Amino acid sequence: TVTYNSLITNYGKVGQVDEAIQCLEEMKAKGVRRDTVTYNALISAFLRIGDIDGAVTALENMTSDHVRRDATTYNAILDAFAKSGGFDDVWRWLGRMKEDRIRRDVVTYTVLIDALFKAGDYDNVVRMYEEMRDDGIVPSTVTYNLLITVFARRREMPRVLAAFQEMRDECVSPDLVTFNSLIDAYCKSNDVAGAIQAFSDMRQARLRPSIITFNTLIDAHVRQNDMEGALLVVEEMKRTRVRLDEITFNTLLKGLLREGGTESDILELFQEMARSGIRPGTVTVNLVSDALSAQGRVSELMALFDGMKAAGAKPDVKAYANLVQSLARVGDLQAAESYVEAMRRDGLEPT
RNA sequence: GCUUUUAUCUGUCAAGUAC
Repeated sequence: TVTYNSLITNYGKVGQVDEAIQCLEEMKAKGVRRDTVTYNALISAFLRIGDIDGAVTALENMTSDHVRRDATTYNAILDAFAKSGGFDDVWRWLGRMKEDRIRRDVVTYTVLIDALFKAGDYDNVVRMYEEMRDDGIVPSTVTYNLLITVFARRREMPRVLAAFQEMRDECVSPDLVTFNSLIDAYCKSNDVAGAIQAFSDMRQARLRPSIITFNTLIDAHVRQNDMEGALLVVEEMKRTRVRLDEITFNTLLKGLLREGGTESDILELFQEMARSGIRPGTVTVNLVSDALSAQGRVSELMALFDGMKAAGAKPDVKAYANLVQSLARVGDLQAAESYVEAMRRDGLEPT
C-alpha cells in the first residue's frame, strides 16, 4: 500500500493525474488495500492541476470504497476553495466536515486564517485565531509564520515580535520561513538594522538563508535607497552560490528606477539579467512602465518596452495603458495607436 | 517509533502615509 501511495504521490507531483488514477485502479484489481493516504494523495494530485471537481469526486468515492476521510482530506479541499476565492464553498465544506465528525486540526485553522488574511479580513483573522485556541489547538510553526506575516503587513512590529516571542515560550521552533517573515517584517517597517540582526539570528539558529532571504534583504536596502548595500547582498549570493532569479533583478531594478537610473544603467542591468539566464517578466515591464511614465521619459520607455517584449516579456493591460497614455500625453498619437494594435494582437482588450 | 497525503515567506500594481 505504501509503495502504491508513493507512486500516486509522485505522479501527482508531476501532474500525471491519469497515471495516478491508473494506480488506484490497479490497486483495486490486485486487491491491494486502499487507505486514507491513498485517496488524500489522489485528491492532492487533482488539486495540483486545479481540478477541484475531480478532487471532490475522489473524496466522495472514499465512501463506496470504505475508506475513512480525515482532517487532511478536508483540509486539502478547503484550501483549494479558499485559494480560488470560493468562500461560500469553504463554509459549506466546513459544515460537511463537521457532519462527517472530523475535528478541525491546526492545519484546518491555519488554512482558514490564511484565507481570511488574503481576503483582507483582519478582524476575522484574529477571531479565528482565538477560536482555534478555544478549541484547544496549539499553533504550529506555520501558524506562527502566518501570524508574523499578517502583523508585518499591518506594520505592527510589536505584535510581530510578540508572536515570535510566544513561539519561543511555547517551544515551537522557528524555521527558515519564520526568519524570512521576520526579516520581511523589519524590511517593511524600514528597519534595515533589525533585518540584518534577524539575519544573523537566523545563522545563529543554524538555518541556511535561501534565495527568498536574500531577495528580502535586497528589498530592505532598496527601500532605503541604498543600492550599494543591495549590491553587496548580491555579491554574497554569488559567493555562497545562491542563484539569482527574476525577483532578485526586479528588486534591483526597482531601486535603480527609484534613484533615477539612466536608460543605459537599465540596459546594463538587463544584460546582466540575460547573462544569468533570466528573462524579463510582466512585473519587470510594469516596473519600468510605471516609473518612466511617471517621470515623463516616454521615448526611453518605448525603446525599453520593445526590448523587453522582444526578450519574451508579456506586458499586461496596465503596462500597455501606461505606455499609450504617456504617448498620447506628448502628442504622439500615431505611436499610441500602434500600441493599441499590438495590445489586441496580444489578446488584451483596451480599457 | 519510521516512511507516503493538506497550511505559511520575497519583487510591480495594491496596501500604507500625507493633503
